[in-house]
Amino acid sequence: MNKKDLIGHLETIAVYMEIKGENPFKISAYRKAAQALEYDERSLGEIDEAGTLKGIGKGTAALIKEWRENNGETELMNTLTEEVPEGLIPLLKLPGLGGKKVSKLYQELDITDRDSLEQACLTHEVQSLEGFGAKTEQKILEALAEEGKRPERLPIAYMLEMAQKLEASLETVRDVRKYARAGSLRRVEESVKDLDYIMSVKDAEHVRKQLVELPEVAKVINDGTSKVSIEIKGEYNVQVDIRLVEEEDFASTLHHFTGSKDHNVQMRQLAKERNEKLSEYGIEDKDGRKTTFQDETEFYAHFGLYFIPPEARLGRGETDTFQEPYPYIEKKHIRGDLHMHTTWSDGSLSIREMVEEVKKHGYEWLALTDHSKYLRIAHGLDEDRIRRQMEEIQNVREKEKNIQIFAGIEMDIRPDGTLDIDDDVLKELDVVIASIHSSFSQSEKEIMNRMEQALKHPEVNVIAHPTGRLLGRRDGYKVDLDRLMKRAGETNTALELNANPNRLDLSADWLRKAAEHDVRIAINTDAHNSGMLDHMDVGISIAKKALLQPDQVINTMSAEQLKKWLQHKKQ
DNA sequence: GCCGTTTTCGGCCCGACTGTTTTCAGTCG
Repeated sequence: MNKKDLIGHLETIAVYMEIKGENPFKISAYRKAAQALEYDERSLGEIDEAGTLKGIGKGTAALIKEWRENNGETELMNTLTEEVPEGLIPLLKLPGLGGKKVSKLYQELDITDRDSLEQACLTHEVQSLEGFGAKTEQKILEALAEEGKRPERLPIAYMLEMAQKLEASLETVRDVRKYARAGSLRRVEESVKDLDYIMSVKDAEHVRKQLVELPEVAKVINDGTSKVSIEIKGEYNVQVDIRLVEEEDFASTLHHFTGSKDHNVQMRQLAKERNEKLSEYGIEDKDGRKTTFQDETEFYAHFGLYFIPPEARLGRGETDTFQEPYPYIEKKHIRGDLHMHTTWSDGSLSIREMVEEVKKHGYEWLALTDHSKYLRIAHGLDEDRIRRQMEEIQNVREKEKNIQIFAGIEMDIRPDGTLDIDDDVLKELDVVIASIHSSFSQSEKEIMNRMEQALKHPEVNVIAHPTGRLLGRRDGYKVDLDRLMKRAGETNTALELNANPNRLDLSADWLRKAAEHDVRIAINTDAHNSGMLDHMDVGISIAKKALLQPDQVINTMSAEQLKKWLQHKKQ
């Protein structure tokens, strides 16, 4: 019985109520209550009175009390499940079907699940219903056939790749003034449903024609005057929504379609308080006079706010935070990259080549951190090869006066909790990153024992990819992150934000917590080739989402400061 | 169902698109 179960309970109530045709505001009240619980950092045990949370009133507070006392059951939910067949719930996910339509299908045609829906479509009973038609029926059949073929949302790593490919094509479209990413891609969410773009055009008609004829288009979904939706080909096909706007509306539209939805709701409330109406086209005062903006900075300034980075537009209080200038971390603060691999283990560039690539990023320093010997598959380094690598690093150092090179290792924490490299060698290295690459299925106790051995070791500076997750593929090992953060704070060990978009480990939510524990964060690309060094941008985005400040991130230190910090634990 | 320094009642974000209609409801983001 945890908070997640309760949140699920409230959300399920909302879903059932949609089919029952309840007042939409009542339905959204249950969703808001679920959200209030989700955004509260405390566990359920720590929340005494749920009714004190904004968005939870008397009614829901009583329901939560009942839920707690009744082992996760409530009278309301029991009634709802009696009244609404369970098989209707998944039908809400089919595109084009909402509560009203599903309810009608149930009441008029006795449809209770996907099979009876399919039957009714095949016998054309559906198209005879009021408000339905032949097209609706056909679309339902198509949706049923497509169902389950692709996950609803895809991992950001996949979507970034799709976006980059598409953008190469968008560059060739004529009569476009400029375009920008919007939506969850621009907010750099961990998973993304579809790709959104805002495009300022000289000739909308001409641009539309070119867009629907791009070579990667699999299907045109809709083709309106201000919005073109296409599906592009890939391992999974992806929907792309492109809004075509006039130059003067670009900033407002970009803001609107960057979202998040919750952020927009908060912004519209601010507008309303000022007797203005906010929409994608900008701001209208009560006399219908429209204000437009050069850019989003101007847009926010209109509301007395400082620019809120897209990643942090979550509807979680940022419209309060940014009433004052907030010193969030940015690319310009980053002075080095602390985690990368060369041909000495499983990287694809030599030391010299890697250093050349890193220099292109304008950093002051870098750390080379190949794998250690336990990771045989990656040709990890033993003590002897570490010493030889240090010699080569020294040779490169002597020729490289413009960038400081730290010698490091990404050392395995073995399954029994012992560390993979002898202490006397660790002492000679500048940077030691410790990480888990094996026995992922161990119990939390065993995993935490391994973490503990690394944390308390005086030579270990950073714990890499603390949860071991791979987005969309693997959950990671059972780590008690609260405990890990507490101990990282006590031992002055940094935790990694692995910037690889397949990992994003730690997540933004845990980074916020780490900051509360006063834990230092290392934004690491874990680069195995030159292109992966660019993942620093993704890492910075996640750090922005967590509203990390420069002094919480060790990449912002100068080489001298970092040297000092690396020594600090040993004293 | 929630909320309130104009309010304890009457609002609750806003607009586009589709498919159904023949002026609009439902869905979606």
